[in-house]
Amino acid sequence: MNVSIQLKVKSFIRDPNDTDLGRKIIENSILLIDQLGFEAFTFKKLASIIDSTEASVYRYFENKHKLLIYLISWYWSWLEYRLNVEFLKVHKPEQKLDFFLKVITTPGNVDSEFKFVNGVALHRIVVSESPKAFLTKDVDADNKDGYFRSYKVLVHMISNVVLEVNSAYPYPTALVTTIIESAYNQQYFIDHFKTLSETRKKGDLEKFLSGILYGALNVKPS
Amino acid sequence: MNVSIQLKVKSFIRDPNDTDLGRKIIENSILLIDQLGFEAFTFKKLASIIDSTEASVYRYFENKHKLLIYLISWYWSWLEYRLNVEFLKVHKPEQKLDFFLKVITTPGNVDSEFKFVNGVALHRIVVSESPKAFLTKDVDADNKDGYFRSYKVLVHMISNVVLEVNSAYPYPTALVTTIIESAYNQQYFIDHFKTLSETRKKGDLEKFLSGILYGALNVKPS
DNA sequence: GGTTAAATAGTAGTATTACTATCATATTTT
DNA sequence: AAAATATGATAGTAATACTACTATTTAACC
Repeated sequence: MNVSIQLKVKSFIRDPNDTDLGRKIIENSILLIDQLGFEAFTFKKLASIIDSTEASVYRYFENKHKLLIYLISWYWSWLEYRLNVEFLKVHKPEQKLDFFLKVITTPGNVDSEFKFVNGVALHRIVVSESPKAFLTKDVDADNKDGYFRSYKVLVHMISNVVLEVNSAYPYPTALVTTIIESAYNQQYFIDHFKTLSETRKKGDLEKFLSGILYGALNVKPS
Repeated sequence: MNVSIQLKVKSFIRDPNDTDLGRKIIENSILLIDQLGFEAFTFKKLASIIDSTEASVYRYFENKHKLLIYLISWYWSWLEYRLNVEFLKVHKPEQKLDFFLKVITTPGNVDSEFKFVNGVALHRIVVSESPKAFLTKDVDADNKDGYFRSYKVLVHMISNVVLEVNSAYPYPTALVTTIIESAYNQQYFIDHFKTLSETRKKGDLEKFLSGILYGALNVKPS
């Protein structure tokens, strides 16, 4: 398989896909952000790992926030890609939604090694860091520049499936964003606040989210 | 009224409630974080506003993250206080949950001026910054130190009300955290991502969350 | 095949941030 | 009046988040 995820919106200065250094930046920034957390992550530390320099990294990304936006966007596009592949195989909207729930609650798959991207580490970054991509004072400017398009495309895609299940439901995108944000948030709570989530056992989180989704839509789960 | 919110867990070095400078730090840090966002907020900027020095602020809080934890904790304790007052007046659990939904979706109340705390600004901080209080590499150490107790107390209090409505529901705290996080997240989306939430009109967000809550519990809303 | 232009890598420097340490002074407590 | 405490003033440091400039490699053209 040699499909590549091409992001339509450029939060980069120079496309990291095009060069060796660019790919090393992506590959190792995922590992390093996962290790250190976004706050302690710096371009200098990254550069020393990939035997390059701070200035070289800056030629690809204006700052580490733009890099985070790139990584998170890549994740949502990758998710959308996997859903699209699956959606060709199944037809009932309920089956599609179940697969969607499965994908967002699973830390990583066998097929998650996508070229130079460590999907498991990237999933953890989404769990721990993704709200930081939009919880900034630059959010409106970033939004205007289209930096959250991957997420929006994904949300609208699932919203349409939600409407196939219940076309009268008035809040489809609010429901989908709630499900997505809750999925990742609960994964964080399971790891760090034992008393704040009962979805500890395998499959529980999926069941919990399924109950919310079909409960809100007022239909029985498939 | 002269009730004061006393936080049981000290994320401070010296209690800001005790002194004039301490209260000025709280009052103005709320206004300044609201204005600048947490990233651009610094103790130096704060000190210059309150005609003090960086070193003096550092005598109250070890760093700005501990200050954020203090402010957010104060907010949850304030919320818990208001809910407790109301819960004495009503008796049906559904009424309690409805009041809970109302409080978390309302940006500020008439009674929200609580001494030197601007409740409206603090509400905005919770919307925009609260996940940053726990999405750090220090989360486990901070949790061990009890820094998230106010939030946990609130969640467990509401979870118990949820169980009054449906004692067989298996995920009460997961449901309550999902409702809370979604409430604040949707408020952010309404302001910044118009296409990602349909809950634009007054009361819509409450209705949306009510649908999720009672839908998951599989009972009709009151 | 050699000259020139463009792309990329590497070096060095700056302003700001996030602190820490020290000392002086004002205020409060005993 | 002495002692303890709170605040202020000043200075200094290591790290961060960049920017500007120089060196080298690669590509493009005649």
